[in-house]
Amino acid sequence: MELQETELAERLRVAGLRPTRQRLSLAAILFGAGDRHVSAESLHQEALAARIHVSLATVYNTLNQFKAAGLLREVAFEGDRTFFDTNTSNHFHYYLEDSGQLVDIGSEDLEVKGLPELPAGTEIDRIDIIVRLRKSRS
Amino acid sequence: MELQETELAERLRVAGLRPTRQRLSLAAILFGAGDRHVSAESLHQEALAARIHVSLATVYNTLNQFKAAGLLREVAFEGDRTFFDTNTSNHFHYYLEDSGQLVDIGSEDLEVKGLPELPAGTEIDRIDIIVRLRKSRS
DNA sequence: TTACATGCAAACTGTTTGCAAATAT
DNA sequence: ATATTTGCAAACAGTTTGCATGTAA
Repeated sequence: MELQETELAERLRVAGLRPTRQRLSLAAILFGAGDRHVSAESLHQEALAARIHVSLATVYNTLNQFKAAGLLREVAFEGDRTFFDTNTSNHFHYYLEDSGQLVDIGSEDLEVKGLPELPAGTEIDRIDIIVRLRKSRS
Repeated sequence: MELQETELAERLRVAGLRPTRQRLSLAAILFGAGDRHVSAESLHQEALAARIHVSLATVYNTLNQFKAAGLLREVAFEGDRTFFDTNTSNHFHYYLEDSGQLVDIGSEDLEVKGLPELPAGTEIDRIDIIVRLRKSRS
């Protein structure tokens, strides 16, 4: 599923974002190969490694713009850095405590049972689930 | 369920923490009245309002020590501030998007169904669930 | 040619830390 | 008396922002 540059550019335009060189490059990294979980720092590193010149500030701005445009999702997570997920559909995560990695749970039919009645006048926006895994003690 | 100062002091001692004036005061606020969700800042404000002199740094240190001692639990949450929960048992949260409030889900029998096999060599440390609620559009 | 995007450095926010003074044991 | 805790200010990490320069339309 290689993405054409024109296709990426179109996606950005639809989102109201000019397809600039840096936005296209970041979009290519993010959307070019399956679901990704990135922090601003990790994406910046990845861009540098690919010899793409982008400033960290632009990475931050871009991630926030992509998020606002619905191209990315921020992952609820305690910790110092913010993670963004290219999978914007409703799904859940493993958090590997040893490595600090965030991984999609590969199951469509995960569900929450036994939710009591919601407070009056409210509805569910979405449900975030993080299953925290540690090395099993043997 | 008023807590005696001696009882609080005992709890701290058991946790290996000297029952100092500021730790006792903060413990009284935290454990004196049901389950609480606080940030360092909010707890500091509350202490000041009660004319208790504690520095913000001490509030941070105290919250981390209480957490390390198992008296508090940190809540996984995307956002700038860290929240601590006086309810250390396994339970889940509503997040009220309008008010920014975090509320315990009042159900013991909430459960997650359909979790696939875990990655090899890992086990569940715990599961965090945040049900994000918004005002229902009428 | 005009509005928008970028890069840099400076600002900001939440949190942690070093150290001298204060306190608990 | 001794080890621990506190408060303050300085340090820190992640993130945002102001502004001059560069770029897309």
